[in-house]
Amino acid sequence: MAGSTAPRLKDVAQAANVSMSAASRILRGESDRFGEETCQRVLEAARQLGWRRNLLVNGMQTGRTKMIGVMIPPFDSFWVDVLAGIHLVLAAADYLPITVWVGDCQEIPHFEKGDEQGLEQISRLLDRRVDGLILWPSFAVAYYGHFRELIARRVPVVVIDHEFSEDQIADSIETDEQRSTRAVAEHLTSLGHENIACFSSRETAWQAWAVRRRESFEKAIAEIKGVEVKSWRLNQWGSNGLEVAEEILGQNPRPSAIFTVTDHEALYVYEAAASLGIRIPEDVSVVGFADLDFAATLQPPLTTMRQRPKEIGRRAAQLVLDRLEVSSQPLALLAVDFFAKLL
Amino acid sequence: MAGSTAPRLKDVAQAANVSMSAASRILRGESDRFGEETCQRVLEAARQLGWRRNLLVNGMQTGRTKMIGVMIPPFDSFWVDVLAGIHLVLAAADYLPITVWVGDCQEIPHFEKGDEQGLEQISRLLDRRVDGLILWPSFAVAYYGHFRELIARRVPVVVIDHEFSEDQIADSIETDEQRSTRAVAEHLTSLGHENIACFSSRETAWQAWAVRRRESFEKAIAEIKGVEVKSWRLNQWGSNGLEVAEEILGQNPRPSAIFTVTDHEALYVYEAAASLGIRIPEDVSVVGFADLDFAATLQPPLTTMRQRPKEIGRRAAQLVLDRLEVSSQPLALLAVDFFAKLL
DNA sequence: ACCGTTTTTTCAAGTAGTTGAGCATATCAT
DNA sequence: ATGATATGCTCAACTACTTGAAAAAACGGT
Repeated sequence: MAGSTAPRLKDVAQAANVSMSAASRILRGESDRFGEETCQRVLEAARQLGWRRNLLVNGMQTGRTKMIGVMIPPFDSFWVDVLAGIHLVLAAADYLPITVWVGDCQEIPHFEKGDEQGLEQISRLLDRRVDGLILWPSFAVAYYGHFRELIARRVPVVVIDHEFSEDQIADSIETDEQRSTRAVAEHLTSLGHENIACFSSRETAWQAWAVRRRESFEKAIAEIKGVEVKSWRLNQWGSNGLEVAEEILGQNPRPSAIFTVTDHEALYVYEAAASLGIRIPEDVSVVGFADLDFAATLQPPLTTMRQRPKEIGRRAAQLVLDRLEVSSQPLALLAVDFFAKLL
Repeated sequence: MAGSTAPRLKDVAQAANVSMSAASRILRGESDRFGEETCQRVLEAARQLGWRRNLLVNGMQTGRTKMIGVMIPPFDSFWVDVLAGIHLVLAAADYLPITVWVGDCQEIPHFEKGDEQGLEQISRLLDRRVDGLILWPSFAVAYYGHFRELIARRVPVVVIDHEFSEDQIADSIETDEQRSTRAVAEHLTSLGHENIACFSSRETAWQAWAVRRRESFEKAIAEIKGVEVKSWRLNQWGSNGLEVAEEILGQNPRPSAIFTVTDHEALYVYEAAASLGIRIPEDVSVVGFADLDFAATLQPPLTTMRQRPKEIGRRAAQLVLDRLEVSSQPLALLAVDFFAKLL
């Protein structure tokens, strides 16, 4: 029926026999300035032709595209949930998130080489003139330069789980490591554990949270029990998980409890324990962190720190939107605490 | 340093002391038509000002936004993988997927009420003039009307896992149910099973695949062994999984093998079996379908039909891009077979 | 019939670029 | 010196729409 292009406002105006300006105004809701009958004619014509607003043009004119860029690592269920929260809030405000993945989509727990690839991705977002950006700390660190550009243009940037205080450049949403690791520490010590190990992730520059989480945990245990936690970590490529787990379990005396900074490391412990014939939780307690969806399907179910990722996403999105509304003023650092709850 | 808006081409042209047309041409790579020195001047000015292309304008002018809409149900790891494939291919072509979620993001296995909400979402995509659409069958059925609009505009639409043959309206990527369920059937019969149950999903209009999968499986078993498969299914809300599983396991005689049309249903069987003291796989074999990531963490690991979701995503993306290139011609139905492989 | 309002509608100048056609200037053959 | 080409660059129209300002039409009062 129709030709090959989308109907334009011009077509609608022609069909209704009014000027484009009239059509534009009526379709945007300024109908009170026009005659009843004219309005009907325009509305009807638009309906008939199947006209719809063109946000590209709107974006060009107002500088607002109603799109928010989101940069996250290849998904695990934590990020899926964060994303769900973001989608929910943005959709309600007629915004749309555009998500780019940085890192190796091939193998999930592996996103090293993102540096220039990430630059490309961030460019794709900026080329489309997103109104704001939500991102994950590693990118915040890696693409700091790009941030300056954004700040200059007053594009709000919200960083999840990272502190950027030195420079007041981005808003920040973060997990309260102190509070939540303390909760884990209290949980474990209240069960009587004294020989406790900590299994950290890779501790690269952009995984500062891992360091913070491990250190907070060590500190909490020291404060409560006065004992020292022995800590391990993954190597730079995250490839030695199983070996580390075996080493921890092979200690003499064997730790009676292990805290892993994410659920990913807990998996290694489970696997190593199974192959060594060590029972969980009878022989050793394992507490993870993050509440990934596989936590519940493990045998026995993994005790894990819930991070409420959807709530994090929601807040991040709300924060960008707020910033957009006041679209102005120096962006102050605003760290939101997340109350983490032990399962 | 900079003002509050992004640098415009006009600024670059002014700084380099050439016309906008010259600047535009040079920055788009037509530098051979200009003097060496002029090119340098323009390039340098652009770099200094931090100018970047504006795809909004490009989109307006060419009708191509380099964005592809993606409508999928709230994620489980199957869809995450599909999405990974889509991202990979699109990014390589300098395209960006814009993903909208339809359905209830609150509770994962629950996406009933999407009907008008989905309409809103699809509108958000069309308002932004996406160049193409990749979507999941339920939407294809629910928003059929919108499709006509897209087809009239020659916007390519690729439907994943759904046949749309009556109307040659969309391309289609699908799992080859016949081949894959036959593989499952052969696997089970070769193990000697004769009393086989099938546990289907909800079989609503937009879950036609569930029906196809169940029926293909029943047919395959009938053809190979000449025995009838007894089938169950979830109720309309998907809320009675555990009860169904218990009912299946409570049959007398108890089936020696259960095929579940997705891994989700398999979970219920695992849970029910655990509570009834029935061992897997000693007492009953369970075969799932989809290769969700929790399949491997179950005890014992779930035997499942691998659907290679990333490959599906890749192909879907490639298909849209191909269609865009020839941007023309009646969109023929192109069903891609996926070879499913038994783990 | 004419003036002052009010209502309804249009003009024209933006938004940020792209692009076919054309105009100078320089180079070369005659 | 003249005409033909080639080189280097610019004009102006176009994309689809928005919006402040102004014009046209309608209406009321005298």
